[in-house]
Amino acid sequence: MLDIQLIRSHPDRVRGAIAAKKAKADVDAVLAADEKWRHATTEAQKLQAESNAANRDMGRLMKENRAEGEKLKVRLKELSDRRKALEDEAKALEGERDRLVLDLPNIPQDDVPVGPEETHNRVVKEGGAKPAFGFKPQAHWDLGPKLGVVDFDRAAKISGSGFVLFTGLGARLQRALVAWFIDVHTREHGYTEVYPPVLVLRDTMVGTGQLPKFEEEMYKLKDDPLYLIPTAEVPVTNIYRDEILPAEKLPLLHCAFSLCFRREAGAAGKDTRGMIRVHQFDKVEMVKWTRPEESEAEHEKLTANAEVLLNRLGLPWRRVLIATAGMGFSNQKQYDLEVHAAGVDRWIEVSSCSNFGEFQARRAGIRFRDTDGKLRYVHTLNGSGLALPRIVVGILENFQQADGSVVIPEVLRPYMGVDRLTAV
RNA sequence: GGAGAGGUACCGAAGUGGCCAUAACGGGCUCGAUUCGAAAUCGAGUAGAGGAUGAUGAGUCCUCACGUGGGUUCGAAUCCCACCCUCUCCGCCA
Repeated sequence: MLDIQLIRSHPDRVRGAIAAKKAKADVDAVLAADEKWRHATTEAQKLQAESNAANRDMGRLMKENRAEGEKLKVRLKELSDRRKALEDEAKALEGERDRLVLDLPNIPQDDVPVGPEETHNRVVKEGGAKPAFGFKPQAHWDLGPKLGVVDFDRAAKISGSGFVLFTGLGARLQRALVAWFIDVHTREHGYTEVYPPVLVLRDTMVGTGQLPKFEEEMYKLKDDPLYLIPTAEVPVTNIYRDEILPAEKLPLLHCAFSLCFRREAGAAGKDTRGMIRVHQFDKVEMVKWTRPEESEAEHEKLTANAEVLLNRLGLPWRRVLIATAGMGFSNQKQYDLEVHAAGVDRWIEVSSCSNFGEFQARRAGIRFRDTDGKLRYVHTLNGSGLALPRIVVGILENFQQADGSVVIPEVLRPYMGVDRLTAV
């Protein structure tokens, strides 16, 4: 959520952000609603002050001069009715303004390229090397079933399209990746592990910016006011909702494994084959709370924390600085990490590392007390480290051999107990 | 799910219709005094959110804030209703 003070004083910056992000939102409607709200509020407060002053004498008056008291009471009743009417009006106007403000996207940082996604995204870093094959590499949807590690047909039988059933060593590979990711983040990168609920209240979704904008993307329960999370970012960032964090604890770092659920309503028909786009997947997420002046540096570190994993797995990857139009609603800067998958011969997104500035903290009410004694909003950041099953796609497709087997990356072997997946 | 108790500041806690909310009282924390230093003691500080005015500064004024949301009343922490959370007991359950 943007600061209403900022919207009032720099509406052009907000207009610029809306245009750059190709968002649908109306600054002028916000300003108009705000103006009306302030007027009504001021009037209501004047009446309240008048009424408070009069009521202070009322008790005494009722004892000393009952008749005078009754007369005043009649007058105050009328005052009170007027005040209540004005308060109701102010409240309605405030609600309207806040609804409109919630639809305003975050303002991109100055170093973010402006423009539509395809042409203006910038590859800023690359790592690993694409493997050389003496044969035509297979796509994971052919390779996986042959190796007995995934079963797409039975997954569809159980849950419909867009789900994966991992079997045997495939299931173990998922578990191995999650365990290894978390071990690296907790042992080497300073993150404290948490394991959050995957069903959350509406307020929690609003806190991180998934709602009210993206209702269509979320799974919602029918009989309870709960949503299935699209990412651990949602419950984890909200751990400290409406709290004041001790300044000396910043930056605060958590990582979490969770299931993620996405309806993919806007992407129907896209990536229908295989397990690149599925309704339920596993992900390890890194989340940070920082002082405002530290968030840019922490964003770089967080992104590097994810890249370490890709390097050690030996996958070919690149870091993409996402241009304004491709950015998330709540982001002020976003890097995506992509892995090249040899079988399908394309770059697939396996991580998105974002700096939200104070946008989420303001919505969620997460603050800290600065050295001058003032309360300030923290900056929040998060990034996948990393997302499954796309990493499994990368492993299967890039490490496949001429005989149809797949070599397990060195770092995962202690978790897997085998060094190779072979056809069944 | 049923019965009961409770939710006031960093913590404990008083207040049961107006003189009680920058919130009694006790504790914690910060700073200062005292001390060679510390303990003890003494003193000061320890709440936010919003509006008006000012320059988005300082200052001043006002409003809101007693779990949340409504209601009654001239006036609500206090009375009424609904909901949320915590604790105890019972039931159920992995």
